[in-house]
Amino acid sequence: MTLAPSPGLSRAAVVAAARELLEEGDADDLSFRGVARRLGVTAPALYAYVEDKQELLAAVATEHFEVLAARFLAVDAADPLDRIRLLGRAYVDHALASPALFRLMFRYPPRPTAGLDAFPPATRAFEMAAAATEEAVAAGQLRVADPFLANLAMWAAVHGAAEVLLLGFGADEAIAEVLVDEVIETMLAGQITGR
Amino acid sequence: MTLAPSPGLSRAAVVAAARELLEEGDADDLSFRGVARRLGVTAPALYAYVEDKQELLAAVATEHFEVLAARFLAVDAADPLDRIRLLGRAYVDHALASPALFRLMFRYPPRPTAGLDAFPPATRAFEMAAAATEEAVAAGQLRVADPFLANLAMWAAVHGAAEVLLLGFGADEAIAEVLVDEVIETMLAGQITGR
DNA sequence: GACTCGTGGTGAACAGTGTTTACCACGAGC
DNA sequence: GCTCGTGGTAAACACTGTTCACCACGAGTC
Repeated sequence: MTLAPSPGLSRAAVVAAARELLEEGDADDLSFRGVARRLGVTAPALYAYVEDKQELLAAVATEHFEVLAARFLAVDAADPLDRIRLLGRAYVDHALASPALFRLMFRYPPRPTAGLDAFPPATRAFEMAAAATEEAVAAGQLRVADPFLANLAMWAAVHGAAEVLLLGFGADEAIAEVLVDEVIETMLAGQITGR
Repeated sequence: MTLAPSPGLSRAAVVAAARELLEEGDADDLSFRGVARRLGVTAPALYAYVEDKQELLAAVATEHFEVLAARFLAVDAADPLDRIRLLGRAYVDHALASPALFRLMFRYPPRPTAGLDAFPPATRAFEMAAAATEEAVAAGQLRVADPFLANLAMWAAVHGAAEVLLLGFGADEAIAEVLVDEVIETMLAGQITGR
């Protein structure tokens, strides 16, 4: 075996390899051995850096939650309502950018056991959205009884739009553009009225 | 070629066995051989009734779409708006009743390739919701530009609520009751305004 | 330099998977 | 009594995730 400058194999490299494979293919086709092959190494070697396949996938999912948070950070709008709109579109863009990774986020969610606090990487993005909602409420732009619930509902609606697009309706490019806006604007309009 | 009801296997029995296994466990734990075992038969025997594992799961998914349609059929409300509310809750109930089957519906969706028309079992449920929306529009209860788009957005929002609850927030029973109503009422309020 | 030793990997093996192939028991039709 | 097709089985193939025994090799110490 030619001992070329060994890749040095780190946990980050393993997670990155898994992420790359998921970006190119389906989640069902991802194999632990395949990740090892991409790294030019045999499968048992990975167990030094990763507990097992599940934990590896969970790490990829967590990483992708932070990619979402980064996307959210790039959103910049003074008006809270506009920020909500942009955050929603960023969420859907994130989903459409790599469907396999997006689905993975929720197939191996980072410990969804004990409420929102046990959801740390997800919370970062969630709280950015919550902040926009609360700001809009404070500014009198939205009239909602429970800002937390309103934000959760907004997330659910946007998440649903992303899933629907991932289901194949996104093939029609026109719908992809229009559906997320329809969902967001309708939700905002419903909250502006205060019911 | 005749449908001789032999004491042995049938396609329906195979699909039913797979469904039962999915009702009790996770989708990742379902194995083709496991389905055969439950039927007291070896795995190759199933290939007489089912193309492969994917096609079997797709059949289970299709069947579960019809369960949803049946649930929708049971909804009876004179007021279109009330019908929309009940349909939404029925959808979420359907999801929470057996999460593995609900997720399967969209993991192996019945041919999501060519728009809605190629989605026959799904369309049945979808069209029942669309009918309610159109009725509400005709009655002047909702003011929407594009009823189809509005209904799609409504589905997306309710679907998202179901997914969010399945993600673990449903553990808090209170949220399960409240979130779906929040989403539906907000969407309705947004459509009532007509923006 | 020779000797130990832990680090970071290999190869083989185990149990299980989806799927294909070859085979066979058995009941119906002539 | 003979075919013959139907409906199943057993064995095998190529995978999978995971564990175990082993070993090459660089560093540390005498």
